[in-house]
Amino acid sequence: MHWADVLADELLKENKKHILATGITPSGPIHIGNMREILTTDAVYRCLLSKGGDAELIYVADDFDHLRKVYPYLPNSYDKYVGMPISDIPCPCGNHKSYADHYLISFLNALKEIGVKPKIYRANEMYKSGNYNDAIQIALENTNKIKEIIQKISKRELPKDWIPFNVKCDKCGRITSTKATLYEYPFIEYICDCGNSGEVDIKNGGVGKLPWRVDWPARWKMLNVTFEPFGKDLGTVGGARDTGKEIVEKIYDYPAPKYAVYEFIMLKGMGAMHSSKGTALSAEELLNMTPPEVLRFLITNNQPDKHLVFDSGLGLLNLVDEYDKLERVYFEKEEAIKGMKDLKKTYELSQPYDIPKTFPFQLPYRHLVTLIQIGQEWNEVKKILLRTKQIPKDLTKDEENHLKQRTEHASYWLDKFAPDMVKFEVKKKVPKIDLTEEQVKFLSSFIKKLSSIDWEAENVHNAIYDSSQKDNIPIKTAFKSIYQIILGQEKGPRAGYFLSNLDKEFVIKRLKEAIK
RNA sequence: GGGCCUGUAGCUCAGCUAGGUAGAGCAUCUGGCUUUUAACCAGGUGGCCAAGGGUUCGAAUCCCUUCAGGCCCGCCA
Repeated sequence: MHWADVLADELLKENKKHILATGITPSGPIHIGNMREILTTDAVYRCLLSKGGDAELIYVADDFDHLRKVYPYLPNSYDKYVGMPISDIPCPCGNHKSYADHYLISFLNALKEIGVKPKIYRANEMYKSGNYNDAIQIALENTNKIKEIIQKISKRELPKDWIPFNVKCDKCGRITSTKATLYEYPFIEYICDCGNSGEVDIKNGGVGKLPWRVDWPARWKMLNVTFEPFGKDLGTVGGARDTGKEIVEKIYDYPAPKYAVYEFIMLKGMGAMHSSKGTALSAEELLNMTPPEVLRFLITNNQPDKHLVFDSGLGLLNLVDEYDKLERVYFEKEEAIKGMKDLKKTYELSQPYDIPKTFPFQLPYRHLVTLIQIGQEWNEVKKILLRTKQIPKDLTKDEENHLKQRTEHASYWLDKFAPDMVKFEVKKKVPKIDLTEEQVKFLSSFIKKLSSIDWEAENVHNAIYDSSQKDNIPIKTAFKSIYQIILGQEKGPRAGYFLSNLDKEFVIKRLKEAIK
């Protein structure tokens, strides 16, 4: 059984409405690992629905969380915002409502592309509108119990005057620098490091925030959460999950949600980029270079507790190939290989939107990577494909959109991540090269040969061999000459296919110019 | 110190949530092909499933122990 079905069955033992939650703090570019959280939850959600369960998928953005420090990608001037809720901080680019929105919006757009449609909650709105008020009051009334729970389970010593609430200073706006001096419902008196002191009324929303270890369980109760996965960093003994379970059950009188712990996604082949420079692969980049169904496949094909290595180099092409193979097996165009597990479910869960009813037209992704370097954009690529009869004339709109989308991903990948060995550029003019006598001889026969053939890959391929043999020129030299003249480099894609994808007249004209 | 994951062919891994003949890709070898962006086609070689014990008619698969590696936690969230 597929892992998502196993989790769904577990939930279905309780016959009630299930709220499946994901929560990510938009304090920086949304990370590749966060993709796993949302796709893991979505997979369970879909399984629940397909089994007839009543379920809702929600996403809580904790945008009331405070800025921890000035991250490397922020200007130094952000120093003054450290400690303030990220929804109160101005947007780094100036085009969004707040710092939080800046990162949140791009993530929400990404969700659309991978076909995840959760109900969105924003913590800052929940606090400000007063949704949290009851939870805050209950927490404050149970300060000692909560303190004991946290100290016992996390083995951490809390300050004597600790209360489960961080007041936001009404002068400097920070929630990290205040200290409560007196609580008498509904008022909290506080002093702040900035020199300010004052009093807040917790019946007014947004005057402060529950600390994380209390905020999380309070949210479970408030939103009736029944399932929420989290990364292995939170799953540790004595961590927020452990204290949260105790707090939600003892203080908020609500059963702790079921969960799954997921492993992190590592990056491969990026060398300096992720470790030394401290720049991680953002969800946005991940999505720009990976077709959405392939990204979903990466997650659904692996158990959550399995650590994944994402290879943004040539490995990405293999991943796409693997997905395409799964698709062929799903539609019975190919035999399944032994050990292919839950292939039907995996394929279905990999679809961002509707599951295709018939086998979608496939074009090898590697070939697309070559074509997009000849055609630059989809319309050009499409012309080539039609001319060379590599796609049928009656391609459906969906199939065309799918191919188009894939060329866009391939294109982004080529720009940002592809190794040089797969890159080339059809030069606008004849590159400056000194051709040997041998090469000129070969090219002359080759041009003649080309003029008389039908412009098809195999014919072109044969023409290369015929011409090189005729004058007894090494085949390596023949290939090299062609690549030099068209691409300005010594190697290139399989020559016959490659040339046949270019315009015949263009090729002949270019070759003639080169030997002039 | 604690937790999670991993250990299967030379390499990367699937198979473990159905206990029932050990699987793929790459590499290698053979044959074919007028070698071209990790070429293609057909076939072959290759494994004491980390080690030891247990459960079972039967274990890569379930349980226990040991060894080895990776990651996370032991600031804050």
